[in-house]
Amino acid sequence: MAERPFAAARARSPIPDATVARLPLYHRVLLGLADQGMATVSSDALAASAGVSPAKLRKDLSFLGSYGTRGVGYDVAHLLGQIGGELGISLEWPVVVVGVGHLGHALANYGGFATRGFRLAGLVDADSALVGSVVAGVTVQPLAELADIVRAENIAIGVIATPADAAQGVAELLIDAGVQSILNFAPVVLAVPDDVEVRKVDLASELQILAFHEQRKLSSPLMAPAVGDAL
Amino acid sequence: MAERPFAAARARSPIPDATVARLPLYHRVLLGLADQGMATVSSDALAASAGVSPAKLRKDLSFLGSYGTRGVGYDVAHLLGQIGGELGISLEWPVVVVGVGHLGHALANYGGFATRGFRLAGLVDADSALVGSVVAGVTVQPLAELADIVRAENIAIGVIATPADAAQGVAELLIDAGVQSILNFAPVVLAVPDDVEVRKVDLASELQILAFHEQRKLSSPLMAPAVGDAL
DNA sequence: TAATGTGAAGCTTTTCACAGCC
DNA sequence: GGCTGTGAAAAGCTTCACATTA
Repeated sequence: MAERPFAAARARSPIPDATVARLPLYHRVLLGLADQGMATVSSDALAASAGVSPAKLRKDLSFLGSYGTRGVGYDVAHLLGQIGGELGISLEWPVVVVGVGHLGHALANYGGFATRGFRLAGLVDADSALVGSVVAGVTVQPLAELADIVRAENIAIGVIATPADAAQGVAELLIDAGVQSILNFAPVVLAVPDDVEVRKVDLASELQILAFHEQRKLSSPLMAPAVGDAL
Repeated sequence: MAERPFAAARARSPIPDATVARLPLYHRVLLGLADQGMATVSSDALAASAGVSPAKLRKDLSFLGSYGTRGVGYDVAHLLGQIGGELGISLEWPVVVVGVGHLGHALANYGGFATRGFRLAGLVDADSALVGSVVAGVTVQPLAELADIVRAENIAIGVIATPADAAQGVAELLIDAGVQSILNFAPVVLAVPDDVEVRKVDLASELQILAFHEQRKLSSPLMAPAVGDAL
């Protein structure tokens, strides 16, 4: 790897996944600094605001290019533009949310949607009692319409907020309609082709990871008594 | 590493973070297999269900102990018990959710709460119009009560589902009251002491990571034309 | 024979530390 | 003098491949 076959037109070297996962964070923090009127920022200051180490931040940014000025720091507006460009924020990505339960409602009403380059282009639910209602300014449509919506709106990203047992079927509908990126909130492992990217968010898993660490604290020899255990 | 200094009483060697993060997944998949009446399962089959490689699964489980039988596989019930034990599922962790907007509602009504070892022990909001209302069977209490609730219910895990600008203040209230584990849904970096564990879930970041990869596809030489770009 | 458990190899990510530039 | 950009070292994670055991 990293052999750079023939350096085709667009072949900037690939950005590591770990770095990509932090770009939205940097972008958000920079937005805040820009709001405060800060014109330049050092890697130390930016790293502190983002909660990462300065070395990690500099390494991450170095994969995008050399956008800093030695002895000075980074130009906030310019760096915002560069990271925004990588993230495709200049475009407006149409997104469809499938499942309009409590979570679907929350997602549809999520404020950061529009400001971060996304547009709620469709809202779909299998429950006919919900179909036709308007949520966050969008009319809920039946599941049967999903494929048409995806094609009509040129949707590239689908969000699954259904119960677990409906998620795989919805994923297949999305993929058949051409969606290649899925954000899955249902607690199931989706089976998808290799060219489809799935990211998952699982509340229960996050809580259980926290509980694991809490439990370690309880059973460690250094502390335990005071706590007294729930249940 | 793996040097085992003096093997003190409780000193099982530390489980890698990457492994811990997958234990909830394994636990959930095993629950499904147990439901189907499966008594034993091979690493290949379990790995396939969990969407990980068999080698990774075996390595992960080996950190917990040697719970498999060569030539046979793993006893589903026994393995469930072991992983559940690590995750503290036998206990019932009381959790407080701060912020009862759309997302807070969704979290409060989340079904997997009880079945995975958690109990919604408190619901708090700064908006006096919400205080007193009942959500998911729990009465919403004012922010001023937060510390008392944490202490009265012996809460170890706090969930922040407030707007971004309220999150840091809520985190400080939680920490002052003794909470050491926080799940943060607000799009801000929380500043917390070293002994407090924070996990964060950020919808916008997840979407932006997907958008990054979509954008790479668009600009790759192998494909681009057909799509035709939103906006 | 079948499938686990695990050293060792390979890869990715993070950290270090300093040369290079403003 | 100050701060970035980056090779190199260290740490962490995944995969390999096979000895081991039921």
